Amino acid sequence: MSPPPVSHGLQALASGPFGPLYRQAKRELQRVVESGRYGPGATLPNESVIAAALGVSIGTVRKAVDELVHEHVLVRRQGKGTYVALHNDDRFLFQFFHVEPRDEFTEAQERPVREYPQVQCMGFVRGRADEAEAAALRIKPGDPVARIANRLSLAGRPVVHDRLAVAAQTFRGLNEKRFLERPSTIYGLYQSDHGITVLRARERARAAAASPETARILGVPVGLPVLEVHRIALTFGDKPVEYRISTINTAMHDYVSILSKQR
Amino acid sequence: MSPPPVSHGLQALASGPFGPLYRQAKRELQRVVESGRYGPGATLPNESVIAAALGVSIGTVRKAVDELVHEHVLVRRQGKGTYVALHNDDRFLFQFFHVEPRDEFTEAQERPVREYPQVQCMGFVRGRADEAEAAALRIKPGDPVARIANRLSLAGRPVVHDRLAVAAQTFRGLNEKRFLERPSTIYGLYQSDHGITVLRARERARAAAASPETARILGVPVGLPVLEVHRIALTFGDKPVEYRISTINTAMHDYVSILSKQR
DNA sequence: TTCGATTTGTTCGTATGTATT
DNA sequence: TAATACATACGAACAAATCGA
Repeated sequence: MSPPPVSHGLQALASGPFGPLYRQAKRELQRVVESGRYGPGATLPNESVIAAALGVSIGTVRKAVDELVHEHVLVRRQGKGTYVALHNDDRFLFQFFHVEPRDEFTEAQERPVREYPQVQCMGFVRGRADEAEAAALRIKPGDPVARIANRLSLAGRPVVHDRLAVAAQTFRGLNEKRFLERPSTIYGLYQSDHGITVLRARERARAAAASPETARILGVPVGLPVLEVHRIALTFGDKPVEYRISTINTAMHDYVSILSKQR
Repeated sequence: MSPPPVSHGLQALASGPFGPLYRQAKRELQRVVESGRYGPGATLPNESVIAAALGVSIGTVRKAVDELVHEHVLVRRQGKGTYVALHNDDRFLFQFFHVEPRDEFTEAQERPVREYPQVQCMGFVRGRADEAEAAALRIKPGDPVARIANRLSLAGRPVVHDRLAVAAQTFRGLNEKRFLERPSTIYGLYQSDHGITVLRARERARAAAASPETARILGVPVGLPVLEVHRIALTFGDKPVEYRISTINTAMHDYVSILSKQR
């Protein structure tokens, strides 16, 4: 009898001093996911199959999968299976959108009032990376980039002016039409059309005076204090994939964050 | 033979439909920690003892402890034991302090440049809670509070103007002398002197124009765009224990946050 | 509707490795 | 070196969710 073909793409773990088995298993799982062998939403082999393929016990596989679930790379559903996480469902809609309306009593509230913004594209152009974009995206100055400007509205009022830049090489085939016709969020588009999963982001916020352009787009006076958030979105291996500057009119809204802990 | 005295304070888990055993175990551990039976830094009984006391297997205890470790309630050290987390060591210094210097290239940097601020007390007064403080701290308007103002400096330059309010009833014995002579951070003082562990915080940031008072304290022009962060610090059970408004001069510094995931 | 097959979730027990004192 | 405590790994059994026959 010949061994069954390896349809799962998993490789048995090598022996040696590479740390705990469950971390090796985690790396191997991450490797096959990053390889695209299992795209977003795909079902992984069940745990026994993975365990057999890697040559470890099922408990070791579970521990590896546990960590990847916490990192939002995988999703488990009891009775169904383990999936590569899709980042276009409700659970992730607000992972990177933190603007909420403010009123007298919102501060003391436990639960945020979540409303997803209406996004209006204000420009889609191609260009060459400037110094800041190159540093943020870890590409060379002058490399081709796509720049997209958006206006985000909550309850019909413009609140955020977004300007983002991505490396054209990473987002081959991205064009204004596809961008405008995306069925879900921008990060959902990155995943479904370009196989790029945004896992986390670094953000730096500061106060600024509204520029003439931002003032026009948000309908506020030039010089009004606004919140400027610089974001670098990261995928596997903390590779930067998007550089975004969001200018927020905080007259009636806040930038909300929760520090530490979770679950 | 009579059973040994319960010196650990743990109670056996009741049977019934109270969810998974490891969550019951987690709640029981959390209960004894909150009760003060084990203060900050105290060593918990070893895992076998806990398992026997709760009437579950050691693996179940480990799973419960795992979650409490992730939530920064407990700390494990291989070969030594399991401890109630101390929130005054380096690891927690920056859990709630997110202001960093900015330069041309900081955005693309992986690692933050962490400098702990020099804190200068600008006022310590007692008073009665106003509406906002009462709502934030979940006390009644008019209840006694302590209000403390601080100026935080980085590299010798004033950067943050902090105003915080706490319920006097929760922080009995807090006075200006003890506050000024605290050996570590403010949250370290809350823990060591008042048994209150700040586990997490909700923050809302917005842009504002510098008030005359803030302008004076930070040495900036009145009306300069500054970042205003409203924080409610929470302890066990998401109970609010401190309400703080931080006004940040973001001319040379940013408010930094990392979204989603890690470990 | 019921049943059975599949898959993950929980719990137990045991053995061994590694760090600390 | 020995004792202690947490860390890792394995395997087994049953529970709970899901889905289709």
